[in-house]
Amino acid sequence: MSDAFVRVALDHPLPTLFDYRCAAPAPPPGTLVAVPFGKRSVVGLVVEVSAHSDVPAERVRNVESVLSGCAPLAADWLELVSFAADYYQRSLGEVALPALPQALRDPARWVRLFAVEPRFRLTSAGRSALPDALPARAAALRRLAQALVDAGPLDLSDARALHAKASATLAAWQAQGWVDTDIDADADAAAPEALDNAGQAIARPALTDEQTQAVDEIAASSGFSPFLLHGVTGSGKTEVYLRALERLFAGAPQAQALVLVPEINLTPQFEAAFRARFAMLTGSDAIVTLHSGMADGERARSWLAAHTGRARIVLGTRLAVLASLPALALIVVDEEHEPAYKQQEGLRYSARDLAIWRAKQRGIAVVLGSATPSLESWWHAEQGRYRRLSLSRRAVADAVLPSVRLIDLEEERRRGRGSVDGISGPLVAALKARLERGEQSLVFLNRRGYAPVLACDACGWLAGCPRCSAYVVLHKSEHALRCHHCGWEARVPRSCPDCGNIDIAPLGRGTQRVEETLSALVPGARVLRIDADSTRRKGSAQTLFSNVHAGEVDILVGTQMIAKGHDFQRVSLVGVLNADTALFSHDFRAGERLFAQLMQVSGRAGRAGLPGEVIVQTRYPRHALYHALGRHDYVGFATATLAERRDARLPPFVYQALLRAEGRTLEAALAFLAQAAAALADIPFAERVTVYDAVPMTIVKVANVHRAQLLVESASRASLLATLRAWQPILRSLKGVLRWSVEVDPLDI
DNA sequence: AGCACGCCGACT
DNA sequence: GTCGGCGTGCTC
Repeated sequence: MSDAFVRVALDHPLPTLFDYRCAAPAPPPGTLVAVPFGKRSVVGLVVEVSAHSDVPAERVRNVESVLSGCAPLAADWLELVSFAADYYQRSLGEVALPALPQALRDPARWVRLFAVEPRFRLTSAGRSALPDALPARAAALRRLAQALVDAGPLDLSDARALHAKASATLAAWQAQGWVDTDIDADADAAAPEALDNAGQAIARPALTDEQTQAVDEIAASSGFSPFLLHGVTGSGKTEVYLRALERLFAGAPQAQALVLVPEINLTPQFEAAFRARFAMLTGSDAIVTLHSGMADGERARSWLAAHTGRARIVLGTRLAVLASLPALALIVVDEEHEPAYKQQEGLRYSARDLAIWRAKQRGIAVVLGSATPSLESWWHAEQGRYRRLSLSRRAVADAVLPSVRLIDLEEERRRGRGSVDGISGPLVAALKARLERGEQSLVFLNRRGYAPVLACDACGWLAGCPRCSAYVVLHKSEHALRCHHCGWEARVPRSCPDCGNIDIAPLGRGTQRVEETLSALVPGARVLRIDADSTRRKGSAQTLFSNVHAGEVDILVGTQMIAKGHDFQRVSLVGVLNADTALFSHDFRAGERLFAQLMQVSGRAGRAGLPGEVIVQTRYPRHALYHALGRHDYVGFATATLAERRDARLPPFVYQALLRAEGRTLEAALAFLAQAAAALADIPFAERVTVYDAVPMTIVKVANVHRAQLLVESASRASLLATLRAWQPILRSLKGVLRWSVEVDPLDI
């Protein structure tokens, strides 16, 4: 038996593969192996196999074990992670290994993951033919598997032997008709029908002409076909996804579909809708979900179902875009404009962009759905690179778009009708009218806590975080000041720590304060608050939302969390407080985000035949953004905003990347970035790249670390990428900061 | 990223 | 005189 070598990717920042020795024949590329690395043992991914190694023989160590319980990851998956690694400037292993469920990265769990769990039922023939000892034999097999796991260190040849023995035994029994192993199908037949938010069974609705056309076009497409499904809230985008999948499965019985949703909260209702519609898909793993809230074992099960092809529909959040899907034939990205598709730590990938890349790689259709598409996607559609499908009408009969009313806060003040705690008279009157009619209202405010800061009237002291350059938010009910950046907490002081004045007061408003104010201003109303604080406990969000659906709430106060996905049947009024801050933000995308949020929150009003009204409180009632909102005019907003972006040379007309540095001092971070910028002069591709000055980040200090960033951009994506590739080794050679990172296509600048 | 080695301040 | 701070370097 001769030796062979495998070149292995490890979850490690060095952009190199590591050579290990193994017995020939070597496990093929795509296989997971456990290898020694320094003092530890880690799981890596075989990328290449070779008969020799350039590493000195004495330094090459041996592969410890090989995962043989499932097929190796396919070549197209390796190509996907290689692309992502190159594009987002990370090592292959840093992309590939975190993309796997944690259970697969722990060799101690391999045996259990793939151990035979005999799932069978004794037939009546079996009951008479087999001796009573039979159940004991099944139990003995399980005990054997368990003993193997507990015994450690693992001997995988034994696990395979166990697997083979159990499979053979079961097959023999099945051949005799003694056992029935096909028990998954029965489980499916008993799948409960899907219920909507109000607990009513979901019917298969008739399609509008526009929906029919959209489904037909998607079904008729061949090869790489990106679609932008532009549909107002309530226009039935989900029904288009469902029908597109139906048509796919009708023509390709083994095909897999990937459906991405922006948030974990939205997976249960999508899952219910897909399970109801696709009850005919057999096997308990035919429809699986993948998101970060799942337990390790559950996620591994879903992942493996996708990897083996048993899962026909994979429904998940952004991480699902990196799932192994050997028969992938259609991708849906719902609410494609959502910032949640962008991972904001570690590998900062855009799941939407990777979804499009995967569709192109496999030559399949990808449907991007949104009422307010990202300007990037809209621009692609304008250029004819994406096929646009429009749903301009609400699918529910007699549901019309709500009217939008702007309350001019300046004028309210001039007329002496000052608002109470930021809530204007007209809004209060509208809330009272809804209460009298037994209808529900929704009040939207993008700031949680009681008040954004605590202030001293006498000396001007403002409560700040000792570890961050930010104010701490007052959480009144917990008697706490909390930093929303680092989590620091303190009890509310009785007096000003600077001057001793006891007259310290909250400044500004958060959801808690609005909840309190509304309870006072609208007597008799049952007010409920839903935000990250009130839903911290697992499952509490579902409970609170069900209270709203059950009609136990008159006024719902919340952050954007209340704007997504929920069809509130009795809501006829949406109030928006304090949206103006985004209008003059330094972030050029703030307006786009605000518009999308307001359109989305507006869509909550009047969904079931009730005339809906949206009231926006603003000091700038003549701002173009609000006018476009009033006309429900996404196209006008997008056209105008794209023209501004073009003039200002901003995305999507340029491509950007950020170099971020974190140092013990701001000076250290800035000095690092200055050196990095200077090094660009020696990179030939950098001629077509613009480098901006290094600047401190808006919140300079977070948890005692000082942060600064450097923006680089280019009209040529290829030049930018080539520059980043050449920059990487130079950056690694620079010293003086705690951490640095490159982000490609940043959303927040 | 971990986890070592290695060289300077506040404690027994 | 040590324990421990984080600067630097290595991992097939």
